[in-house]
Amino acid sequence: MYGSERSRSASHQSYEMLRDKILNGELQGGTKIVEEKIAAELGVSRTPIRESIRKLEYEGLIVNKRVVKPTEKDLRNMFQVRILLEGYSAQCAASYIKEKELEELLACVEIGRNGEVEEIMKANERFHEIIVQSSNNPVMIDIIDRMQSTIYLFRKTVVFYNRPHLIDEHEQIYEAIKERDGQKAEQLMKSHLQADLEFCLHLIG
Amino acid sequence: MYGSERSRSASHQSYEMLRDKILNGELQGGTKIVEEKIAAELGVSRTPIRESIRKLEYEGLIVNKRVVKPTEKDLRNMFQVRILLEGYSAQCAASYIKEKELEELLACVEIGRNGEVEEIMKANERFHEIIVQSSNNPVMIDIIDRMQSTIYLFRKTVVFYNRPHLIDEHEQIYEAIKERDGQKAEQLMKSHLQADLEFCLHLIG
DNA sequence: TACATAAAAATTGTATACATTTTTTTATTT
DNA sequence: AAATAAAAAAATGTATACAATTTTTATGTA
Repeated sequence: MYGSERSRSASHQSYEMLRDKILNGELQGGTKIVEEKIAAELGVSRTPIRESIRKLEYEGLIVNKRVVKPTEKDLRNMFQVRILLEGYSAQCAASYIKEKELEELLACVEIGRNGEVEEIMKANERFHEIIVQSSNNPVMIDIIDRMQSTIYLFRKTVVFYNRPHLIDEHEQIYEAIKERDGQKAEQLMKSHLQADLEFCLHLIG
Repeated sequence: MYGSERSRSASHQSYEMLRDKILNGELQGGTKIVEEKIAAELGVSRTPIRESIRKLEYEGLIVNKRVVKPTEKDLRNMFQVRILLEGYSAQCAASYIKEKELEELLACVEIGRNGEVEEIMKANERFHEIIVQSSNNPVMIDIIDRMQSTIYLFRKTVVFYNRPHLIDEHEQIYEAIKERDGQKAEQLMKSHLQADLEFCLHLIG
C-alpha cells in the first residue's frame, strides 16, 4: 500500500533527502547548509528548502545552519532521558503488551541470534520500537522518536558492531515482560541502555 | 539590558504574537489559523507568518492549521512524561543544587504563603523551573519546556485557583532537597505533580 | 606578522505573483 | 430533503525578485 504512495511536496522531499544524507554521513557533522545550494541540487526554489531545514532544526539534526556534531555530553544527555522514558515504557509493556507483540519481541531476539547483519540491526531497532509503542503514550513515543535520529547519527560508526550480550539482554527483557514483572523489565531496560551508552562512548572516545 | 533589546525578525514577532494570543485565550482552541489573515493583521507578508506557524506546530500549539484543543488524554500523557522527568530532576537537584538556588526555592515557598496572587503564580512556576534547571540536562529542560505551553493552555481556567496543600508540598520538596535526600525528593515531586494533574482534571471534567 | 577596517560577495529574510490543492458554495438529481 | 457533482472561492505551496544581514576578502596601518 505504502509503496504506491504519491510523491509528496517539494519541502517534504527535500526534508527526506537532507535527513538521509545527514544520517548516512554523506553530509558530515559541521557541514554548512546553504539554502541555494540545496535548492539547485534538487531543482526547486529556496522556499520549500527553508521549510525542510527548519524541520531538521527542530529535530536537532541541523544547528546554526550546520549539520549537527553531537558531543559526548549531548549523547549522555539524550540517553539520560531515553533511559527514563524507555525504562518506564518497559514497565508499561509488562502490564499492557498483547500476545501478538510479545511474539514479535521474541522473533526479534531470534533474528538477533540467527539473522544476517542487516536483519539483526533492523530487529534490534524493532525490539525497542515495540516496547516504546506499548507505552501507548504518543507524547512519550514522539520524544523518543525525535532523539532517535541524533543518537543514530552519533553511533553511526558503531552500528555495525554488535555489542556483546546485547541479544542476551534483549532476551532477559523479553522474559521479564512475558512474566509481567514490570519492575524487573524496567530495571533490565535501564541497565541495557546504560551499557549501550557506555559501549558507544568507549568505542568513540 | 533585555528591555532595550532590538526588535527581532518579523517571523519571530509573529511567533510571539500568535503564541501569546493562544495562551491568553484570545485565540481559542479550534480556531482556524489562516496565513493571510495573520499577515494582514501584522502588516507583513505570508512568508514570515508561515515560519511562525511551523514553529507553533512543532511546539504543539497549532495542529492541522487550528489552535490546539488538548484533551484530557493529552494532558495525562504529558503529565506522565513530566512526572518522570521532573521527578528525576528533583533527585538530581538533591545532589547538585547550590546554596543560592536552595535559597531561591525557599523564597518561592515564602512568597507562596505571603505573596499576592500574581506573585504566587510566578513563584510557583519558578520553583519548578529551578529544580528542572538543576538537572543540568538541556535535552531534559527543553522537553519539559516544550510541554509547558500546552499544559498551561489546558489549565488556563484553573490557574487562578490555588490548590490546597500546593505550597506545603513545595515546602516538603524543598526540605528533602535541602537534606540531600534524592529518593525522597523524587517521590515527593512525583506525588505533587500527580495531585496537580488530578486537581486540574477534576476542575475541568 | 598581526590587527583593524572597508569593500565585496554570499547568504538569509521578506514581499509578491502565480500554481496547485482544499474547502465551500451552488446547482442538479433522485 | 438528502445526496451528489460541478463550479467558485479560499487557502496553501512554490517560484522569483529584491532588501537586509552576515561572512569573506582585500587593503591599509601599527
